[in-house]
Amino acid sequence: MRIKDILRTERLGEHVTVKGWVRTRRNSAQVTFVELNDGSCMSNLQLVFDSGLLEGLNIGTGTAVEASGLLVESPAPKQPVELRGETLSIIGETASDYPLQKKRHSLEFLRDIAHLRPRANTFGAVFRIRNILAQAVHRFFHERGFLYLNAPIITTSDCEGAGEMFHVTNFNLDDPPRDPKGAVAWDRDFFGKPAALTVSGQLEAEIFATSLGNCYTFGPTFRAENSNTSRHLAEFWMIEPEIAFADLSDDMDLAEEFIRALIRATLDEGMEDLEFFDQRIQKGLIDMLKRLADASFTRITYTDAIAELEKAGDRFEFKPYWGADLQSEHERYLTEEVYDGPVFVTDYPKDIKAFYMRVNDDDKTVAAMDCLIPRVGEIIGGSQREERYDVLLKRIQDLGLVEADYWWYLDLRRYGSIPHAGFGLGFERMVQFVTGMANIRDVIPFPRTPGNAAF
RNA sequence: UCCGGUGUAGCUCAAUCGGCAGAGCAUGCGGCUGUUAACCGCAGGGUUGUAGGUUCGAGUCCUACCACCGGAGCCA
Repeated sequence: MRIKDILRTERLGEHVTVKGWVRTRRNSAQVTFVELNDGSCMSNLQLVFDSGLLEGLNIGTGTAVEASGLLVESPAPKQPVELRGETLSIIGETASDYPLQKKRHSLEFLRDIAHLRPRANTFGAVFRIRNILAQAVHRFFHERGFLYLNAPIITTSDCEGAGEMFHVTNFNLDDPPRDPKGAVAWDRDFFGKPAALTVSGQLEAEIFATSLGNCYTFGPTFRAENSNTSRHLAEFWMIEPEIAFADLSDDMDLAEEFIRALIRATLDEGMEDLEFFDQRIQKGLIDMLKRLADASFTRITYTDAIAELEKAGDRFEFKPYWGADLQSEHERYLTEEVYDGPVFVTDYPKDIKAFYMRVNDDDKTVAAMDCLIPRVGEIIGGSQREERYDVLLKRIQDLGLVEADYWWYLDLRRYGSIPHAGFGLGFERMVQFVTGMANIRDVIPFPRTPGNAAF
């Protein structure tokens, strides 16, 4: 049986067999205590043996064992039940240089041993919560009739424009084919043109939203930026819903409901792990999540946000003014101090936003929205898409983009164009938010960052 | 990429003004009547991130580089 099921059902008086890894061992001449963990939950199962029974067995921290015995009420207060052990056999011994101790390790050290860190309490909890969230994402959209779309990972469209891209080629880079002038002959590469890893599935999602209706993507995303922060990865997972016959307000309604659903799933299914995070990682975490599970999020226009920031202008390193993008310090002030919770900032100046965002009637702003949350910052970026052919074409031209590259994107506006909207939610940032983990590298199994792709 | 900080035993950290490199945990051995990061005793364990430099003498001061952390930019 798995330890989670044993503890949940409290089968006192039953004989059970468990398999797992030894977390710690304490022994006296008479009695030996072995704490066993099998990853099914945070709690260990305490095994109690007559010391004579374990004579000669090397069962240090990390050893894989199988044990059986009688489940009894524990006389000590720290655990409700324990296993009065009758047999114990070693499945896999552990060398004496096993790096994980029962003491607390630094997250930086554990990151260097990513093949072992899921065996540490913190990371077991992180990845169980991450799993709950991933399942909840699909459940949320499935219950609402959204179509799950697998957007391509390799792309040849250079109109994504969301950042530096990783190139994909099967050329021998020491000696690539060249044309008569000596330039690399990309037309002879695998896809007949330069290709790269996707930076967003949004444009493909728009194709499906304007044919099959509401849909979403949930897949890996790649950015080759030289970003070195606690909230950026070169490979991360993003959820991008795209909704048909919808405007920006519908988009925010969806985003808000989505985040609340994810928080509720975590509270419903991950409470034992949340208690660990609340106690060890971020005090007050559970209260905050409970508060947000039912709260509606603040919505404020960019213009009003600037006015709010100007009132506190002296405290900022960078003075806020209309037309400038919000600095991190501005975003943190809004979400952490003014509203103390998630905030949607909407209707940004069009000059600082992407070409595909719908131009508002004032012709100065676009129907964009960013959702800011405490500690993490921007967790969602979204917009209503420009569905008017003429307006979109003018935006492409004004920004100096190559019209021909966008032929199929423009086609969607020529054939039965509809208002539609969507957003991207950074999955790891969501995991950070509900666990309180400070560094994004600690909420993805194997982080990829500049200079690091180990394991 | 920019600014700031840190780098000492397997891990977490001390080391005063430039003057004998230490502790706890982990590991090994022994002890201990039910432990809870168990406890008690003993033992082994070091190219002080790397390469130079100053000095009678450098973990400590100087230069360069590397790694990590925090903040910024880019964004999700």
